[in-house]
Amino acid sequence: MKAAARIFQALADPTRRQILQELEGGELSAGEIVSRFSISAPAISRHLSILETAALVSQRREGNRIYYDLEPETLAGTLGDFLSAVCPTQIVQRRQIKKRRTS
Amino acid sequence: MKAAARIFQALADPTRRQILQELEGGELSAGEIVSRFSISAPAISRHLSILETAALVSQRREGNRIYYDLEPETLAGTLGDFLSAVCPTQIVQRRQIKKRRTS
DNA sequence: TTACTAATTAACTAATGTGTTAAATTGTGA
DNA sequence: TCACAATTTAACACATTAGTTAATTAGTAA
Repeated sequence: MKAAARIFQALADPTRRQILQELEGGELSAGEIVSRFSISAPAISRHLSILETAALVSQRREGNRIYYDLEPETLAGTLGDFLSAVCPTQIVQRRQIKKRRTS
Repeated sequence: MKAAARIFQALADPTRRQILQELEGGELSAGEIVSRFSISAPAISRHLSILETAALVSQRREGNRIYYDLEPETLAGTLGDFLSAVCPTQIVQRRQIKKRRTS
């Protein structure tokens, strides 16, 4: 499946869109994400797997926990490309922000 | 269902995304759209109905034909809002283009 | 009215998606 | 090793989706 197709399909589910919004504040473990929703851990796990396959989030294991982090460039890139293709008159301009130095 | 949910769900299907791209060049009748795909007219008709319910396209009847036109503001508005909510660091700026006078 | 064209709606099938509970995996620490 | 915690995978049920063909609606024109 094409990358854009995976991404749009991932964005079709409201729970997955909400997960992305929760991650806007920074990375969260799978369990922390589960605690913010009222569905089971396996259901969330599958949503996370779909988001990861679409490269909308990335995974990092730390001991027992698996932390998920947003990949904002995937989202902004795909939506921006689609907007450019479908409504080039409504120009979408993406401003790249300097990465904050970590540590 | 919420407007954004309808829109993201509409965008999940590759045929519907392609229809939006075909409409980028200007309005088309249902039949003209059908001729650009290899699926049946009823299938296209249903896709158009979903796009219209999501306000991504508008309908106009002219005699026998029904013409469909893109509603670019719905698309740009929804995707822009979502990007702002999920990756506010990647600022998305929408530049409104003056409408061309018709006739 | 009748015939014709454009398009939609109806009825159905096959595939996909999303949730559940139970079982398996992976890592930590006594 | 054993027990425990965090998470994923497996197996299943149910709802939704997207396609098909057949039937219906709506408009044009003889």
